[in-house]
Amino acid sequence: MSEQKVVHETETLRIPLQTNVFDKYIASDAIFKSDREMLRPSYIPKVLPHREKEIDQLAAIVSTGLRGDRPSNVLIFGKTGTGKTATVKFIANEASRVSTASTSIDFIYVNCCEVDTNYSVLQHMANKFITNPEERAPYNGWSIERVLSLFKDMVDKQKRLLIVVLDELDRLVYKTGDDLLYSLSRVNDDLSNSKVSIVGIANDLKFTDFLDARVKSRLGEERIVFSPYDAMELTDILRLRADLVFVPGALNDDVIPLCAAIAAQEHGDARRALELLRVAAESAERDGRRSVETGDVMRAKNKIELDTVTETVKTLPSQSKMLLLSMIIYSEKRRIMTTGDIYATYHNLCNSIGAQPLTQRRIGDLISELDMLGIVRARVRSFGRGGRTKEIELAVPLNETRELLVDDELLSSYKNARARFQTTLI
DNA sequence: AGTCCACAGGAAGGGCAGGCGA
DNA sequence: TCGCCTGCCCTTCCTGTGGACT
Repeated sequence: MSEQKVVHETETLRIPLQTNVFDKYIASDAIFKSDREMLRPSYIPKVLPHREKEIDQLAAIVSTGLRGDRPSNVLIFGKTGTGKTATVKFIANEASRVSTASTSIDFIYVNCCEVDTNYSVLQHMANKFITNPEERAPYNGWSIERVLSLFKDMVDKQKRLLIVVLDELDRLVYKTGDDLLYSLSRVNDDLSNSKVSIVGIANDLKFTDFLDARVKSRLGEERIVFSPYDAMELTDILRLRADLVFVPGALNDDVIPLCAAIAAQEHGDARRALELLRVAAESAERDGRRSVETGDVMRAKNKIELDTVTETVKTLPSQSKMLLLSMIIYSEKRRIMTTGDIYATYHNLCNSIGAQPLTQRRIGDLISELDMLGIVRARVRSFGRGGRTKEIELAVPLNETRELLVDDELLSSYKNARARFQTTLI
């Protein structure tokens, strides 16, 4: 009987001719006509619209190097996605095009978000010139002076002009102080054959307040400020990029203005605008449609926001995850909480799952870190005799974040302890 | 004007990990 | 193996703070 049924089902199943699950995605070229990598921030276009003035300023400074002199050190300021890095990389490309054997400039690019200690920045820079693995500076174990000395030796051997680009420099200064900048600003004193200039890129204009006066004057010989793009400028940037990447007619007329408007509201971030456009187009492509609509942009906006939260929360250290879970638990009682409220809840949570709690001092720092990451909004407030504390509010979707945390291996025991814990909370 | 509260946040230092050279 | 290096996470101790209360 069962055998007959199997035969019957097999006969009624209409097996498609398609031979591979990827076929329909690979075959589809209704939207993208070329490499979608052109919509990523890492792509440096041949033209940078609305940055002509800044390009000209930087070119004038760098051109000194092409005449054999050391260019001035430069500090570049501007918010995320205002084209700072793209402009510097664009200038580096242009400089290499016009370089000759006698007048060439080497650029070393260091992202101080990825390479975020004084030691690792120097190690990264020194190793750029070393091909033999045995001669390279190790990831740690050497004194900073030794790595600096290796860097100077290697640079001097090159007998050329070097421009060190330190991207996200403000983060490095906030984290480790200005010792590295002090050393780098004096590096030319010890070089006889080569010259070094520094280009610092920062989001925060105020970071120079944290610099020693000598470092500040040496480093900030020239300053360039990148203002945020407005919606019209973002529209131009997107149109230019869209012409390269999309099939004509693949974008609804309102798509680019909408992406530009959303990004303009968020401090004129061109990266954000490009990401919105790319994610919206990929969403339409996955649905098998031939055009991108405004609905795709709104879906892309929500997806990017949720993805960002998910990625940030997933990569938090375990104690920060417990702290965040404590905030979520407490916020079921009250939306706005204080450091004291959260610490009491966190302490109970630790006890209920058998974890060792940190001190309140440390938790204060972790709350500040969550604030920096945009997971919570915190502000210091005084309640008079009620004391001075931080008022904290969650800035992430509650339910989604709770699910992420409870699914975490480290907090899985919370599921079992939850009932027990909630009675102690009351 | 002085007191009080509930922290904020700086400074110093301990402990540990990972790596190197002697 | 030992001493030294850096980086990281954390604690302890301390002073500072703003506004309500006395």
